[in-house]
Amino acid sequence: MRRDVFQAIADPTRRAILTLIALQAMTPNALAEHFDTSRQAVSKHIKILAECQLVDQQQHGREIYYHFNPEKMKEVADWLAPFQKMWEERFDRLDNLLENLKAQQNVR
Amino acid sequence: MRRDVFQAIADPTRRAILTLIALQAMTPNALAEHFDTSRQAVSKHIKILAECQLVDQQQHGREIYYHFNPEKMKEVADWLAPFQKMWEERFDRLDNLLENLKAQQNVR
DNA sequence: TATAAATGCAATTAATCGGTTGCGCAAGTT
DNA sequence: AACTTGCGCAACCGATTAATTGCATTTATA
Repeated sequence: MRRDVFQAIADPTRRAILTLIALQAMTPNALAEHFDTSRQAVSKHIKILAECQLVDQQQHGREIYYHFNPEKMKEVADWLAPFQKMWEERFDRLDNLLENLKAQQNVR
Repeated sequence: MRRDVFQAIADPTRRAILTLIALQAMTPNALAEHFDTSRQAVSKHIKILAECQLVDQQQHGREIYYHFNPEKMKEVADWLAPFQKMWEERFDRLDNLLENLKAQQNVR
């Protein structure tokens, strides 16, 4: 099963799970309490997140704590970087435009 | 149809389309030449990208040029930011660890 | 040792996805 | 005027998705 970080974060529930466990490692049961779905549904999401290494697990007795693993998220950031440059440039251009408009305010 | 930027960039073809038109605005036909699929398939992807405002269109006669719109991509960057902070911290910690190890190299 | 709790796995299902094919329409071309 | 080109739209189809339900397994507790 080819799992891909982009596909993993496409689902809003999975994004919420990541946000939760980024703050604190949690068990599937504890996670499920934050959602309107069943524990099994949450576990399936966790499985997908684990498959693309966005989460790690750590067993404590019969409980399994899932941790967020930021490493793989870099892939998204790396893909995003060139685009980010584009909107920053666009922002700069808008900035310059506004500066110019201000300067010419009394001209026309 | 509820479209969401995260879902839009989940598909590899759509990510490739964005990369292409970020460099230069293109028509659906021109885009389709870069892929192994039909023009209609590409058009469907474009439609999805347009629905979440990742692309703008500009008609020239019977041709439609699709432009990349970086604005909406910020949503992804914004969501990513806190996580990015985490892996940077982790990197810093690793960095400190390495520093400490170096310093203690002769101790144990 | 019997029972309860925490979890994973498998089967099922409705919905969505990505793709193809066929069609219609508007804009150029002959 | 007839034809070609570029495009969007609708219908259809197989694959995938997200969710539920039921069951098995391991670990803790009474």
